[in-house]
Amino acid sequence: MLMIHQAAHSIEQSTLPAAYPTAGARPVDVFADRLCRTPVKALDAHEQLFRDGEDKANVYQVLEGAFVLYRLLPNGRRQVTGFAVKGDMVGLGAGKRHHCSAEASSAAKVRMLPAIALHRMADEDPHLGMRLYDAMSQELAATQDLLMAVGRLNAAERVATFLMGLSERNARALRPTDRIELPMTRCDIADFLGLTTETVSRTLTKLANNGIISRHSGHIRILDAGALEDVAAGDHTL
Amino acid sequence: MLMIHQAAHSIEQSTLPAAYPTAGARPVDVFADRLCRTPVKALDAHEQLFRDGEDKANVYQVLEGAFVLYRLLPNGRRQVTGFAVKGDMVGLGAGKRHHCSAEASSAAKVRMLPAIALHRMADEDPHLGMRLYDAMSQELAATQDLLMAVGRLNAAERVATFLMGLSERNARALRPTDRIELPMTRCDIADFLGLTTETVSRTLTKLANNGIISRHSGHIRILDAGALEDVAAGDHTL
DNA sequence: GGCGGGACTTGACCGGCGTCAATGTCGGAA
DNA sequence: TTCCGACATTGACGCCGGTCAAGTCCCGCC
Repeated sequence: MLMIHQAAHSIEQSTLPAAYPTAGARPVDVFADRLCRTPVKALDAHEQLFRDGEDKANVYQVLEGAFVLYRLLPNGRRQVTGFAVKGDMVGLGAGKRHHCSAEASSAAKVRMLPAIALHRMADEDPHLGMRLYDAMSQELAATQDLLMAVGRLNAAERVATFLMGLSERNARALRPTDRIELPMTRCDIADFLGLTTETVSRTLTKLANNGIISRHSGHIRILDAGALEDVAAGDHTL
Repeated sequence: MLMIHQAAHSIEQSTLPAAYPTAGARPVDVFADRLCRTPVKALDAHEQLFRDGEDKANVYQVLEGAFVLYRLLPNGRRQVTGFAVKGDMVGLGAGKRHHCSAEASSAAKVRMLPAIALHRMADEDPHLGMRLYDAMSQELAATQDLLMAVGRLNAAERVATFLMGLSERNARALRPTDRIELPMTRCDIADFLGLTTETVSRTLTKLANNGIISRHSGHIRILDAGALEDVAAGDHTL
C-alpha cells in the first residue's frame, strides 16, 4: 500500500516521526531545550517565512498554525512539497540557501534557531549530525512516496491516498481516524498532488456520492475506510 | 530554470556532488579509503542489488556500470527515482530497510560497506553524520526537482529538462555538452519522468524534427541548446 | 549471412483531466 | 442583518498523453 507520509508528530510525542513530506519539516527532539531559549516570530496568514533561493539564516520550529512548503515555476505553476504543523521543523537542509518557499497558511508562530548555531551544536554534539541525517532520510522517503503518487497514480488514487495519509496521522496522534481536519485549501491539496482544484473537488464529490466519505466545512469524515483503501489501490473505480 | 539534478560526479572529482536524484546515490569522499578495503560484488545486467523493503545490510559504491533505482506499485506501475553511475553511493538512508529497489541496467561492479560499519565510523568521525546529512539534503533537493517536473511540467518540458540535466552533467565532468550518452532505456526515462515510452519517443522525434536535437544509436546530440531551454521553460511549443 | 528478440518508433484512437466559466457557500466586516 | 470576497463546487468542452497495435531498427547468436 502506498502511503503519502504526511503525518506530522508533535514534539511532545515520542513516536517515530513520519512528517508531512516537506523540505525540512521534521521534529528533532534534541533541539527542544535549545529552541525554547530562542526568539519567537509571529506570522499572519499568507505571510512568508522564507523564499526559495534565499540565504538560509534560520531553521524554524512551528509552535502554532500551519505552513505550506512549495516551489514555483517562472510561469506561476506551483508544486507543494509538503505541509508543516505544530512541532515540525522547517528549513532544515545542508545547503546555504533555501530550496523552497514556506508560507503560513494561517496565523502562526515559530521559534527560530540560527543556522550557524546549528553547526556549533553539531560540533558539540557528535550525534546531532546523524539525527539530522535520519531526519533528512525520512523526508526523502516521504518525498519519494509523493513522487510515486504524482507520477504513477490517477486522480482518484492520489486523493484517496492523501486522505488515508491524513487519517494515519490522526491515528498516530491517538485521535479518531475517521474525522479528518483539512487545514489546507483545495488549491494546496491540488498543488501537492499535481492536480487542479477542480479535479480535487470533483473527486471528493465522487467519493461522497459513493458513500466513502462525507464532507463538512473544515473537515471530512471517512465512512468506509476499506473502500477508500480500494480506491487508493486502484481496485475500486469511482 | 528548473533543472532535474541528475548529474553524478565520480569519486575522483573534487566538484560538489549533484547526483542523479536517487534514494541514496551519493559520493561521500570520506568513504574512499574505507571502501577500498571492502569486498567487491559483480552483477549482471538486470540483476538486483537490493529490493524495496529489504533489510539494509550494506551501502554500496558503484565502481562500474549503472543502476536504476525505482519503486513498484502492486499493479506493476513503476516510478524510477534516480540513476546511479560510477562513483555514486547507493543505499544510503537512515532507515533499517531499503526504501527502493536497485537494479543493474548493465553489467556492474560495486563495493560493499556494511551498514553497521557505517554507524561505527560515525562514532569515530563526528563529522560523518553532518556529511551524510549534507548528502541526504542534496538528494532531497534533487527529488523535489523531479517532483516539480513530474507534477507540473508537460511531456515536452519534462523531456527537455531531462536532456538539459544530462548535458549539465557532462559539463561538470568537463566533457562536451552537446553529445549526450543515454545509458538508460526509453522505459527507464519514461518511468523516471512519469510518462510512457511512446510519449518519450514521440517527444524526441518532435525535438529532432524541429532541429533541436539529432538522434543516433546510444546517444543524442543537442543542436540548439537555446531552443531546448525554451522548450524546457514552456516558451517553445513543439 | 540469416534469424530472433528486445528496444524503439510511429500511427490511430480515446478517455481522463485541464481549462474556462458560472454558480454556490461561508465567514468576517460594516 | 447584509454585503463582499475568497474558497469551493459543478458543468461543458477540448486536448494532451495513455493505450493498443503495427511496424522498424539493431545487435547478438547461430
